[in-house]
Amino acid sequence: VIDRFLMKLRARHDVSVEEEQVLRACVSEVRDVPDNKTIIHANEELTTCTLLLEGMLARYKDLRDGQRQVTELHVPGDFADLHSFTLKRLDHSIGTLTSSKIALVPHERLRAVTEMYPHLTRLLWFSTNLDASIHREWELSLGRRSALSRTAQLFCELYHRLDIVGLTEGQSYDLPLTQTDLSECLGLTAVHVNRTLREMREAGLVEFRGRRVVIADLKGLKAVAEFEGRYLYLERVPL
Amino acid sequence: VIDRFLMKLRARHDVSVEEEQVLRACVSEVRDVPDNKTIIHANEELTTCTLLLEGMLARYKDLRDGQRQVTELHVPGDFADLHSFTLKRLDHSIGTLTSSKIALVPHERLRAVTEMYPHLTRLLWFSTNLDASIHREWELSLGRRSALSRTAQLFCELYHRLDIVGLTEGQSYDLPLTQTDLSECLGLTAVHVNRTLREMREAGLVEFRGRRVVIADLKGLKAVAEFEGRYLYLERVPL
DNA sequence: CGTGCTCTTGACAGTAGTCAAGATGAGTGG
DNA sequence: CCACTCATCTTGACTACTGTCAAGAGCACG
Repeated sequence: VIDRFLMKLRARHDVSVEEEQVLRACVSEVRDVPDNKTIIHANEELTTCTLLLEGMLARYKDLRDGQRQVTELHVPGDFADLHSFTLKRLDHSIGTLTSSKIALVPHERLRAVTEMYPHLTRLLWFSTNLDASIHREWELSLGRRSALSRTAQLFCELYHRLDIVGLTEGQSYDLPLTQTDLSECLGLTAVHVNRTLREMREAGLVEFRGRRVVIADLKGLKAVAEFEGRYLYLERVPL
Repeated sequence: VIDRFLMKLRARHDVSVEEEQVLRACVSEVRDVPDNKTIIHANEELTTCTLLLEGMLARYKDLRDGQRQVTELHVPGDFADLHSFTLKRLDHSIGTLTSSKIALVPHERLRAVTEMYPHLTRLLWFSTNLDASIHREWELSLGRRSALSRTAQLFCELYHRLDIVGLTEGQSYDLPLTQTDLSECLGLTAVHVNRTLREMREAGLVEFRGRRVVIADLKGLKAVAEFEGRYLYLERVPL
């Protein structure tokens, strides 16, 4: 069931057959979750981690007036809250953007991994550090990039992240988000996202319609975003 | 030499005497670094981690036009680039904001820790996950908070982070940053930071002059920031 | 007592937000 | 099969927060 996760792992690291079996044995349960549902509430005590098998999840934080900031999107193969293993409760919530399929991994099994499999532990540690790298890129976007550049950056990031788990077709991919969802990722209003998408379409860069992203000019898109993919650590990292 | 780091560790976790000795033995060298110097360049291969003993460091990313976004500030006791142990090279640079004293910890010694001390490994893993939590709070600030609220948030965060390593006096602390440095943390221009600081001063919330923060109304400051300190994980977390 | 850096302020500009109304489109029930 | 509904998308007009540019003040340091 966790093939996409293993696919991502193998793309970056050397994973032994034994380690793969250990990881498979970590899953205690597979579950379907509907659309638009909060599956992890901020500050609740957690005893399992969540591996996304199908669908899309968002980590988000809310302000009192209802404003929401998504801090990271999760695609199939992602451990959405592996960091809960050490943090025990999260500073943010996690919700589904579409109906999704998730695998649950009890903390106690991860603890056993850390006791017995140091190399595998380092791989998991790497994975949470990669999430942090994505957070930093988003900080750069939110703090310094224009609406146009920021939106382009997100489309580029998702293109690569979906690509390594085999979820792109040519230069297009399904992205089951509304413009409001996008605005919560980008720190913009939905109205402005709409205007920005129009601008990108008219510039011949990318089209986003019917929950699908079609990149017309990847090179141009990356240039607008000043996209520099190294923060995704797509090359091999020996651990 | 790493007392502030141990102080932070003990505040959150149970650390055995043996573990503390192991950590002390991880330090290979202590070094002084001048003001305003990049000590880690983005994308360079790293073989050591950097523990900040005295001074202040910033993690930052630059855009081509010279705009800079600081993604996290580091105070004494912080492992500034523990994540380089698994990432091997960083997606960002790290520089000194003041002259600083740092301790170097070779990756190979950390690797040995992961092979032999699983509990200690989890503590270090926790520490990188805490950095990620700070990144997320900054994403919220950069994406959704106003200039005023964002600035208040930063002063609150630093107040607590400096407090647990004993670097506050009452409700004030040294903050050796220029307004330009602040603007690079806050995703604002230096001019606007100046106006925002004036507004906070006139509102009787906080004063920042001569590289020192004096909080006049902590409760009010937290209210403006909607500061909710749980993301700093200041309570105990058993691992 | 210059020389720079930082801070401060004012006038003006521009990107993104707000408000509002209409269009589009998928799903539902009569 | 055709309204009907509700969410989403789109656009226009106006607002406002933050950025830009520029000039002068304050201050540490040599």
